[in-house]
Order: sequence, then C-alpha cells, then structure tokens
Amino acid sequence: MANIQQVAKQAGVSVATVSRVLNGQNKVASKTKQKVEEAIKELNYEPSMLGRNLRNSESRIMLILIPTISNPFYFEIIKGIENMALSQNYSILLCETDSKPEKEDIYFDLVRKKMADGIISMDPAVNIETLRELAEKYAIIQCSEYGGGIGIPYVTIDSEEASYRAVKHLIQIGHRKIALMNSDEKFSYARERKAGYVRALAEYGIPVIDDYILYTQQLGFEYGQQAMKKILALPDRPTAVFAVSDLLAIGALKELNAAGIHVPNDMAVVGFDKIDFSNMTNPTLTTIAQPMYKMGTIAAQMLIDLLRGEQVDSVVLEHELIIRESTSG
Amino acid sequence: MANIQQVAKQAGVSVATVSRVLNGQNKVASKTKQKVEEAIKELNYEPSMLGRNLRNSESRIMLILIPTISNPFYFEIIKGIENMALSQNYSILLCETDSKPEKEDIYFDLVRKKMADGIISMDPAVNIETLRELAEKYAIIQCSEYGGGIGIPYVTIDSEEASYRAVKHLIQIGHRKIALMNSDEKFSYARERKAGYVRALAEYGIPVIDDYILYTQQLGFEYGQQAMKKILALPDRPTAVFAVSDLLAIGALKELNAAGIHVPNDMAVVGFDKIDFSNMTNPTLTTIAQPMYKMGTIAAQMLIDLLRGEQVDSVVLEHELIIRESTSG
DNA sequence: ATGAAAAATGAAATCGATTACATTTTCATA
DNA sequence: TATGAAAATGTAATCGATTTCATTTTTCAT
Repeated sequence: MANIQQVAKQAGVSVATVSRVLNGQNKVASKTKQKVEEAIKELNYEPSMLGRNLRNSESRIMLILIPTISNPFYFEIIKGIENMALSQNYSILLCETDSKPEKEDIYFDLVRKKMADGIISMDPAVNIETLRELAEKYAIIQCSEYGGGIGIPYVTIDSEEASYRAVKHLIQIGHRKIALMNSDEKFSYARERKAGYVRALAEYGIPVIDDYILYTQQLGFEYGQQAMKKILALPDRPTAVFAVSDLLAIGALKELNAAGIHVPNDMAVVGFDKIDFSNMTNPTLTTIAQPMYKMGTIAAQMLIDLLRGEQVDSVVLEHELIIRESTSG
Repeated sequence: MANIQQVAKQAGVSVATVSRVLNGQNKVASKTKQKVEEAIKELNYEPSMLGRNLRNSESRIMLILIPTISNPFYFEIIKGIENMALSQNYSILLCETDSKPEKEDIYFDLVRKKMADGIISMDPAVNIETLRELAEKYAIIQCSEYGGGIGIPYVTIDSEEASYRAVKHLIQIGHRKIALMNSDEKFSYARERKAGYVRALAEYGIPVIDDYILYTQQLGFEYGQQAMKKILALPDRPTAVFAVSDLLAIGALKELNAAGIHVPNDMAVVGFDKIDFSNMTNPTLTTIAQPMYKMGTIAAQMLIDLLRGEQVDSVVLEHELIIRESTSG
C-alpha cells in the first residue's frame, strides 16, 4: 500500500507537489502533473484519509442519531441526508440509540473523539441537556424532533398544525368522539400533536375526554394493537382514532380487522408520516405526509453549513393531509 | 480542545506515560496514573481517534453495503451487526448502494482510502469481480446474498432449500398451479429460490410453466402489485403464488384485495423474510423466517476475525417456514 | 550499603497527509 | 544578456496519537 512519499520518489518530485496534484487547486506544471499521475497509477496509490483527516482535523463523517431503524419514517430522511452528504464528500454514521442514554453516549463519544464532525439528531428521547452542552462545542442539527429554545437549529414540520388538520378532517366528516393514540409526552412531537388535537376539538366545542387519549410506550405495530384493544373496551366507544404515527395506526387497523369492525364505517383512522406501507393496508391509511427526503437534505446542508462556521437558521417545512380509504368509505 | 501533549505537561509526565494510562495495558505507577487522570479530568481531555487511527493504521469502522434501506429485511441484520461491532469498538457506516455501481464505487473508495477497515456486503447487485479484487487486499464478508466460489466468506441461509419447502407446503395443501414471483436472476438468491421451486414441482411431477414465473426489477410493494396484475391476467390462472420477498408478497396481497380475490381460498400466497409487516397484513402472510439478527452478529464477528488475520469459514444458518393465514384459511 | 534485576518513565520516530514559507526555475522585458 | 516578477517546486513543521528503545528509578537480596 503505497503512501505519498513513495509516489513522490517514483515521480521524482517532493511530497508537496504530489499533494498539490492530488488536491488540484494549486498550480503544478502540466509536465510535472503528468509524471505524478503516472506514478500514482503505477503504484496504485490511494491517498489515506487517516493522514489527511488528522492533518485537517476533520473526519468528514456525520453522525445520524435515530431512535430505531425499524420505523420506515426515517428511510427517506436518511436517503436525503445521505445524498446531500455524499455530494459534499461526507459519509454518514447511522446510529440507533434505542432511545437509551447509554447508547446515545457511545455515539456522542465519537464526536468528542473527533471520529465524527457533527450530529444530526432525530432522536426524540435524546437528553436535551446533554445535547445542549454538546452543541456548545460541536455542530449539531435537530431533524424532525427537536427541543426548542435551546439554541440548536432544527428542521421540522409544524406538528401542532398537522395534528390540528388531521383531527379537523375527522370532525368535518362527522366524527365527534375522536380518540388520540399518542406516544409519551416527554417527546415534543407528542406534546405538539396533542395540542393540535385539543385545539381542533375546542374549535368545534367538543370536550376533551381523558379516556380518549392513550399513550403508548413506543412506536410500533404491537403498541398500536394494544392501544386499540383498550379503545375498543371503552364503555362509550369513539368513532375515530388519530394516531401520531403510521405504525400505531397500522397496528390499530389490524386490531380493528381482527375485531370485525369496519373501517371507516364503524371507526375511522388517521395516521402520521405516510410511510410506504400505509398504502398497502386494507383499507389504505389516511395520513399526514411530511417532506422527508427534503427534510433530510436540508438537515445535512444545515450541518455542513454549521461545520463551515456559517450561521444557520431553523426551518419549518410544509406537510400535507393525505386522505385515503380509512376515513372515506 | 486539549491534546495529549497538554495533558502530559499538566500532569508533569511524558506523552508516553499519558498514552499508557489511556490504554491501560502498560504498567504505570499508581501515583503517576492518578496524576494523569486528574490532568485528563481537569482539561476535559478526550483522545482523538484521528491521531490514534493514523498511528494504528485502522479506522475501526466497518462498511455495510445494502441495496436499499427501504427493505425492512435488513433491519434486524443491521441491528445484529451494530451490536456486535459496538461491543468490539467498531462503528458502522451504513451505505445504500441503490444497486448502482457508481455508488458502490464511492463506498469502496472509503475502504481503499482507509476510512473503513472492512466491508460486510449484503448487496446482491454488487459487481462480483470488483468484490473479488477488493477482497485480495481488504477484509470482506458477504451476508445473506453471496457469490460462491470466489473465496469471500459468507453467512447466509440455504435459499434453495427454503424455497423448496415453501413450494412443497403449497403443493401439500393442494395447489398444483403455483406461480413464482422472482426477482432478477442476476442475483444468486433469485437463482437459488427458483431452483428450489423447480425441485419441489419436479418432486411432485408438476411441470414448470414459463408463464408462471415472473421477474420483477426490484423488491418493493409496487413491483409485487404489478406482477400480481400480470398473474391475474393469465389465461390459466394459478391458485398460489410464492414470492421471493415479503415486499413483493405484500404488494401481491394488496392487488388481490383490490381485485376482490380471496386469500387463501382463491389464491394462496407465500412470502420470504418474515418482516414485521408480514404479520400486519390481512390476511397475515405465510413466509420464511431467517435468523436475521444472528446473521448480523455472525457477519460482524467474521469481519472482525478477518481483520485480526484469522481464518474464517462461511456459515449457513437455519431457516423456518412460518405458516399463517395466507395459506391456511 | 551495594548491585543487579525489575519497574517506571521519557525521548524520539512514526503513521500519511497538508501547507507555510523558502528556494529555484521560467520567461518576458529592458 | 541581465534582471526581476511570476510560477513552480521543495523543505520542514504539523496534526495527535502509539510504541520502540534508552534511560532512570525502585526494589530487594546479599
């Protein structure tokens, strides 16, 4: 495995010249350049990023923190991040935290140890205080989920408004007994989506019934199924459910199917995220679409800007209510 | 951001001593050790992996090549890899190739440039010749999908046998007109699964009908839907379908649903992979389960062994036919 | 107290690149 | 042809760790 010294020797020039050829910017006489390129080819030389990175004090790696890889919601975001990163010569380290602080810390260490230049955090469970401290020394962007007011730039959608629209849609098609299948309120998105739910109900003078609001520990089919079981056991059963995640909604649909309850006639269902699978269910799922790919590219661009020392501002992207069979027989 | 020099100065020792304290192995007087540790704490020192990696000529990063992140089949494998990697102080760089050689090459470059120590390839589209060449100089493990006979260790299941069992199951419950929804035969798994299909039919004296074998360009719901449309248009319609991926099978189910064809009564369906979704469909999907998590941990361990210079042998893991509603009314 | 062996520590080379600064070469012009 | 500016190239420091080998300190039996 040749190094730059050997290339220099082979080409009969100094390492500086080889480096200049490598990086293209500086002027090198075309004859010299040719000699160097030949030497590179002959020796099958590939510049080591280890050396380059040390010298440049950068790793050109960005850390992506996600709670779990199992939620397809993250797919498109990751693709967006990856493409933007790649186009600017960054690679991405995908880190699944399982929403556990210990695992989070392992990954934070990678930044502290210069193995990664910055972080795009999508983990709603992230310890916000740790994140804030870290952000003082390192470049961090929040994507999708965020803690406001801590000075870390984020890109997201207006969850409150999206939720409001989803619930309003249910009300407008005639529902008044609407359940909310939420996740833990320690997550900002959970709080916001609840707020939107409450606002929509309030606007139509519908009282908020505590029993209609369920909390799931995690996002996953099973949790949606369980929550739906509880809803079905309610004495005054709701006629509609708004779930804060497609995964929950799909689990709910499954449970409704099993119970022989017709969707949307007996129970309407709305999800959130528009994951691919939400169009494969029977009936297909009404849901909120987020511009995930775009969110990813923007997050990556923001991080790169931040790393360049530029000022970056938070971004709120548009969302869209996608009406499908689960709310329109 | 302190470096080892400053710690040494602060502690009144040499950098060698600090390094020894850092790495624990060498004997350092406990008094000295304490001084150093205090200095580390005072300066908030974190050793830079850039320096360490350059010196050690390793990056402690392993590359995971997957065709697309959108197939949940990879979830558990990735988790397995990640956990094993983490436990041995490796990080994983997740790389989506989209089965495009250009993208593949970008990632291969990371290995050539020492940004990654080795590769776990799960990409069936990977250029096998490139991979073989690369394997001469770098550590590579094939996971799930593999090219045999090129001397690169792999961990996988017996796809031919799994496919044989799936089709045999369909035959045993009474089907004789069985379609195969395959993907491109450039992939080894596609060839093997077809072979298993053919063997099962042959065993029962059922002729192979070319029209019953469909090829999809990719694995994805839409492709399953399209293929099912073609099957439904067949003059002598099959009564069962074996799809080589759950994604295809789920798309097929969707299409059957839309066409008002009852599963399994009018058409039985078998998938492959046992992704989470496969239990959420209506009806639930009969499928082949692979020990994905285990496959991941083994692949990671194999790569680490390879990096250590040890001899590693290929592994074939068990699979299991999971019979659910789509084949048992 | 002495000396040899063992333990602890330090000096300096090394990994492989980039780059500031110094030096040499080129080349147009007087 | 001599001269000076511009262009090309080289020298050597640097990034931040690890590690070999040399040196110093400690330990302990005599």
